[in-house]
Amino acid sequence: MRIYNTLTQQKEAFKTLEPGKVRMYVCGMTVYDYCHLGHARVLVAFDVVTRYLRHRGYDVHYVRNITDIDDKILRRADENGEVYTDLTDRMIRAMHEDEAKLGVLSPNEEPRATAFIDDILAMIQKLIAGGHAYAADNGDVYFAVESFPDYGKLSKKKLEDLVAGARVDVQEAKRSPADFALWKAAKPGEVSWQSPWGEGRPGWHIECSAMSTKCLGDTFDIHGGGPDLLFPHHENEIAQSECATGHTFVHTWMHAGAIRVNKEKMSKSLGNFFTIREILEKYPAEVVRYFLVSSHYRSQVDYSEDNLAEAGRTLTKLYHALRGIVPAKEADVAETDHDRRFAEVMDDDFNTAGAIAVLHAVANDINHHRREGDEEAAKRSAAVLVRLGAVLGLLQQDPEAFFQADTGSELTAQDIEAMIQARADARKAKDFAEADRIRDDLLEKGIILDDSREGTIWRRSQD
RNA sequence: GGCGCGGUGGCAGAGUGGUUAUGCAGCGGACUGCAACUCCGUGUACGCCGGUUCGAUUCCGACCCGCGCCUCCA
Repeated sequence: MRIYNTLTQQKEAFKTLEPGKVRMYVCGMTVYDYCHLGHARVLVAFDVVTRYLRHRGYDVHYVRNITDIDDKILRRADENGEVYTDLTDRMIRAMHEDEAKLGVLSPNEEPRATAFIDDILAMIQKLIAGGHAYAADNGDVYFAVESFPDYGKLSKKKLEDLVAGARVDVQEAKRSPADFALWKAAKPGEVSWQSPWGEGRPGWHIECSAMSTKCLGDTFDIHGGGPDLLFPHHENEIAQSECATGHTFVHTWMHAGAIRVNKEKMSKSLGNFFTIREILEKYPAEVVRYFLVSSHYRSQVDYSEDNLAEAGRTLTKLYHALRGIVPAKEADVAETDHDRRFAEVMDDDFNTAGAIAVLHAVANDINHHRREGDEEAAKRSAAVLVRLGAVLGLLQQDPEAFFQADTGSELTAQDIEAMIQARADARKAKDFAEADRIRDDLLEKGIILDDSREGTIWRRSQD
């Protein structure tokens, strides 16, 4: 299979360091607020990567960190008047809830920065000993960017340009404007840890270097993250890690695309920032996931009401194919052309859009078989649809649960069943005016009826 | 200014040197008491200008437009 590597800017044949094993690290959240759609994109993108690699037979060890000490966390905790650990505990819980709803599998390890202070200190000391970092007079420790000739290899930036164009206010303690903090001296009253350079706390970049190499070794296969982490975060991680260990840090760098909202960049200043929980109040979680997966993970994606509504209609169609069918037992269904086609497109840098086209082809097969009355064939195709859906984290619900999930409407399932019965009676009496009145009444309340030979079934509108 | 990405049919969104993406929406038909679901059929594409080629949406160059990063940010 081939994966686009940000480092080389091209798709490369994927080769693991150790046969059959993939070691992957993804930069996770800084837990000072609820996760937003951009986080969801990264979460889902690498969830699909993990699921597909496992589907492909790889033993994937997935590590995603939590940054639980940081300026923003301390500031927010201060604003709230709470202990910072209360804030981070709460946000981590919320994050896990959001993830679960979106069908994101838990990573194998979820290291928290505050649990790795010793490793961080050890790495900083190594860097100082190697001449790659220095303790400044103010108690901070900085990485000396000029000590790493490869600096800029990921983001394709030249050090001269960075230094010349540095917008950062001149930090007198730094030897060069491009240098960045590995350790920050504590301000009075701030939470801090002991270090050889006095009380302080780790800089953001070093946390990821320390946690990733501790969990996965000096060199590992895949490192992923959001598009805006490419520089400086990931660039700095490479510098720190390679200077500290003397080895290549990562083979394949993967970056997800950005989220936009109604053609504008999603940002707090524009007021178009959506948290996952806000969105889940309006749309079923699986619809949000479908929306995210329906375009390539590297492309920029535009969040809008229209796009989500369309995702809902399309997912509805796929679930319709599965409705009223008990899929054949997975083990009884051999690999099909659809499975092969699915693997072919996913092998090409996780082309989920192409994979979804395969899902539609399978759904089409199911519908055909049902029309022709071939229940067994339909059941086998349904099994294929469910197993391929699983690789994308889709179509794993009972169709009825998907169609009838209570979205907080005024009608309960019982109310609806009663009205359907009343309509059935009216139809039997050929009172179609009354039957249609009931159906229209339900439609107004977001309930759609489907008549079939076996009777009438209902679903809640996805729009 | 530096680095990078992209412009595909009404919309969303893959892909390809010559042959169907796929989905949503639309239109016609079958099914239905009428619908819904489903099936069949159907239209509209590859920013602009050059070049390479027997042939380019697909490769090369210029141009126009949009976007991201360069500062904490997924």
